[in-house]
Amino acid sequence: MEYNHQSLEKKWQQFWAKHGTFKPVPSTEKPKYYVLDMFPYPSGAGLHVGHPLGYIASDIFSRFKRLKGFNVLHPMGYDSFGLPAEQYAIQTGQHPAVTTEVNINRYREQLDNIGFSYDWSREVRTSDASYYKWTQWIFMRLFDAWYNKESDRAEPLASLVQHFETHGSKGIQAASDDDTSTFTASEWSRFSEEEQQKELLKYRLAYLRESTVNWCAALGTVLANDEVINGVSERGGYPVEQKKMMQWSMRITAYADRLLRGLETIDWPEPLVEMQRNWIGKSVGASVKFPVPQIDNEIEVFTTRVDTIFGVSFIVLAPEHELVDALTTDGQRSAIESYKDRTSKKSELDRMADTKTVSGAFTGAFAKHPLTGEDVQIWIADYVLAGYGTGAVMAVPSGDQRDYLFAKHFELPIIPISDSQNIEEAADPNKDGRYINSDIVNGMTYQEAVPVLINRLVELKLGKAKVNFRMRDAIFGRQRYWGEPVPVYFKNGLPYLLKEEELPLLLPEVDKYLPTETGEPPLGRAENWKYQDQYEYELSTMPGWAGSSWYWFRYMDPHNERSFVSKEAVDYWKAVDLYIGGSEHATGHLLYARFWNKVLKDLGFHNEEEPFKKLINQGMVQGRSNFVYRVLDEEGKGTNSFVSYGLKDQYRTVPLHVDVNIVHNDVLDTERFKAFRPDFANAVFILENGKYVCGTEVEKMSKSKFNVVNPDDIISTYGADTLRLYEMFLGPLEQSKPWNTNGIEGVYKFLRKVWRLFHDTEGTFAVSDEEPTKAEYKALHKIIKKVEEDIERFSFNTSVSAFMICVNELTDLKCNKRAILQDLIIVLQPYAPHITEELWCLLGNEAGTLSYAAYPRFEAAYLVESEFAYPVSINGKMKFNLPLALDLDAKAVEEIVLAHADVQRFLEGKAVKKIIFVKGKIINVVV
RNA sequence: GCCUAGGUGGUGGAACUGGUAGACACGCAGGACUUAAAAUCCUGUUCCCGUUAAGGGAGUGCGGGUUCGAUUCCCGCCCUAGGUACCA
Repeated sequence: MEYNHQSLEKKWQQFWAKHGTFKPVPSTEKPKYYVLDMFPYPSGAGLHVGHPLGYIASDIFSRFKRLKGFNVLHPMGYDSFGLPAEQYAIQTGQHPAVTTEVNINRYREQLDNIGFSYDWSREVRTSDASYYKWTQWIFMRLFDAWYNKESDRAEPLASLVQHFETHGSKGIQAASDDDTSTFTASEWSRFSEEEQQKELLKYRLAYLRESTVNWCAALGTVLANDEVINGVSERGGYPVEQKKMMQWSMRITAYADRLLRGLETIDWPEPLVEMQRNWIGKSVGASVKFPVPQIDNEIEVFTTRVDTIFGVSFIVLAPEHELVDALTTDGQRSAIESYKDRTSKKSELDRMADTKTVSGAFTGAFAKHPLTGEDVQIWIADYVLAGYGTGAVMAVPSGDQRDYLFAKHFELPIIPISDSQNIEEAADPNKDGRYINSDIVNGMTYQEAVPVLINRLVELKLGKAKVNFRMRDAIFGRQRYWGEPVPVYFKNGLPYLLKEEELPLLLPEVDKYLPTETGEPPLGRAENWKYQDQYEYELSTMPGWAGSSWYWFRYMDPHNERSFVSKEAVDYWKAVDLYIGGSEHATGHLLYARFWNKVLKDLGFHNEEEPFKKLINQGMVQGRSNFVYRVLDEEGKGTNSFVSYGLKDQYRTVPLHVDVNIVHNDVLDTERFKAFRPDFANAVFILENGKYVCGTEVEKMSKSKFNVVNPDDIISTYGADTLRLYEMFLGPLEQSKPWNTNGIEGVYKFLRKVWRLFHDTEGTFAVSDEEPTKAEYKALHKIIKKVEEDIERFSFNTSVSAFMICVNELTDLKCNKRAILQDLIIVLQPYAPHITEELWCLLGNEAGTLSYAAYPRFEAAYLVESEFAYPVSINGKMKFNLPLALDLDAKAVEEIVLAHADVQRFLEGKAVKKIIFVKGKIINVVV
């Protein structure tokens, strides 16, 4: 029988599904291993060949771990709330739930074709009420929690209330809004219910307050910082403006330091760790106050270089700074107003793009230098950002390039503060020299000066050491329909939680998925949608990242109706051991998920500080477009003629995208091309060597470029096993690369060779029970060792090559020994599960047992290396490969090498000066 | 600008801690089997010199360095991709 992937693969996929082959067993004996893929958003376009790359890798890893005796959890689900389904609903009126359901079914079909070992009984969908019930429940825990800086963890709000009742606001160390009030215990007890709630809201981890948000008018919603790229929306590229709105936020800043520290304990790719570090943006420095007697106030600045404080020659405020109006003198009022006016007209994009032009305006006011008492001018300029630090900086032109340019432009003093500075051409921020012009720190080094200055500022109550973070609290509301409703209602303008037993708060039906006429979110259209028929619900929904910030817990215990995950399940599965997905989630999902994980840990629901122990980013798979070249006539109009790539320079041509599915190894199928578009029916081809060769280009995979390759098509031609092997063979997992179907034949050929090892020339199944030869064992042991090493370091592409070598060797040896072949297919199973399962059964084993068969150990492992060639060089010139046994000691090796005829001849009787050993091997003989 | 990753044949890529660079695969060229095709198999394939061969030389982005020996380590530079950006 020939290798028939079509019937064989369907058969096993159905068998696995029917028998639940990949359900982890409830076991305490086996060690657990949790392998997770980033679950997909089920888009209408279906999967293309790039999507399964990471899934295949994680599947290989899962199957490998099962073979090694682990109890493996390997689930899959859908992140099914999101914008595209809603946009589609706006256009067509079709309910997003319907679109989503259709898309999920399509995804499932495509995933099933690839033969993944998912335990589908654990599937989750974030848009299912049974799932988002718990997303809402977790939101309630966040609403009902505050961050205690003293214990360095989140605590239920009750402990804060208790503190207020007994001590008032005194001694509380909490992460909170900056406008919290101070009160005594008795004052607290006299507060009205409303006043108490208002105060508590300033401490909650999920809170409501007026904040500046990224408003995208085109999408009709606010966006998180990570959803805004270069001033436009990540999705659609629409303009984004700053706007003040009442918004739900998550106090992620409370966790800034723990999120940062945690990065050191996890095994993630360096670029990703770096991205999170930059996003959190910790800078250590000092806050310094500059008194402004004129308005009886002070300007607080943040600096990372307090050592340069004697170089301060002016202060710059952001144009939006709250003190600007009060400071401005009458003489400067018009200059300031016109400058503010100009900056506010500049879009966010312009302001970012234009970093060259120096601009600013003098307020007319002066502040007192905290240490010298001298007057310093106060300016405003748009290079100072309102959103970072205090929105004000102390300008040190000798040490900071922006301040330097500003000083030059407006002819402000530049004071050198170090004996090693060179400030002729530019600012010099070096910390190497000793200070000059610096009063109490003159002659000191950087290390010495900093503590002296901080102490002095503290004495004067004009400053202190401070750590600043770039990260802002995460906006949590979207003015959208297709998301989780926030389980909150409003009484007297204040938010109150629903009762737990009232969950889930179901997404109500609406007539249209657009904002209301009064500009409220779509949920405002829901009729009779009121809490207890009288209180308004929250009308915005949760953002896309809500459902994905805890989903790995749900897989552990997906059908639990009493809790989001049971204690037993989370105690057993703990955290995700291996997480595979794209790096585009670096500052979104992966940060929020870590945040929620920490909150849930603090509140006692589990014990893991980090959710994802090891993370691998699979590279992006780009498209590889093919082009045909249409010949143009004298008037520049397209003709019926198409010229092959190699000859196109002899004609005037225009390149046209051609469907990559009718191109094979860059050679066009001209008959199918004629059917590709009606106007090509009469196409004439100018060929080279009898073929039409297409041009190529690497682009994003998209329908409009006709370069989308559907895995289903590959599978129907070559089979799922070929697809799996080929995706791995394409190159290193973490590297981005264009998809190129050229070369898949090689992998397909390999599988047919595997099949033929088990069959005689007539195609009849035939294996022998004879004892294998040494050479046969050697081939087997080599591949076992290689695959084991490769999988552990995620080098799947080299394993595929090694398999090819192994099978070629066994073919050359005409090996059909059961002892060899059975172990071979166990090793191959993670990569090509269908063909191996079939052969496993042909060998007389029970169906379905291959998944849990023991990974073969090689008791005769020495065979791998028993013949070893020593690369011996003389005077650095590599000359000899001497076959030697491995178990000889260095002295014996030396004797054999020197006695070898070739070596003797090369030495020509000269004396040996030195023999260089590396790890017990002779590497070089110096004469 | 800064941070991170990377640069190897016609192509994808290999070389795991410094030890015969180019494994494996595609493509290409030639051949066997076949009426023919498909399938399968064999041979060659980094570049240059050498008509063939034997043989020689160069070679892992560029220029230096360390070493008996460098794709691998160090210094400087160039280029590509991703991230980030008046962050004080």
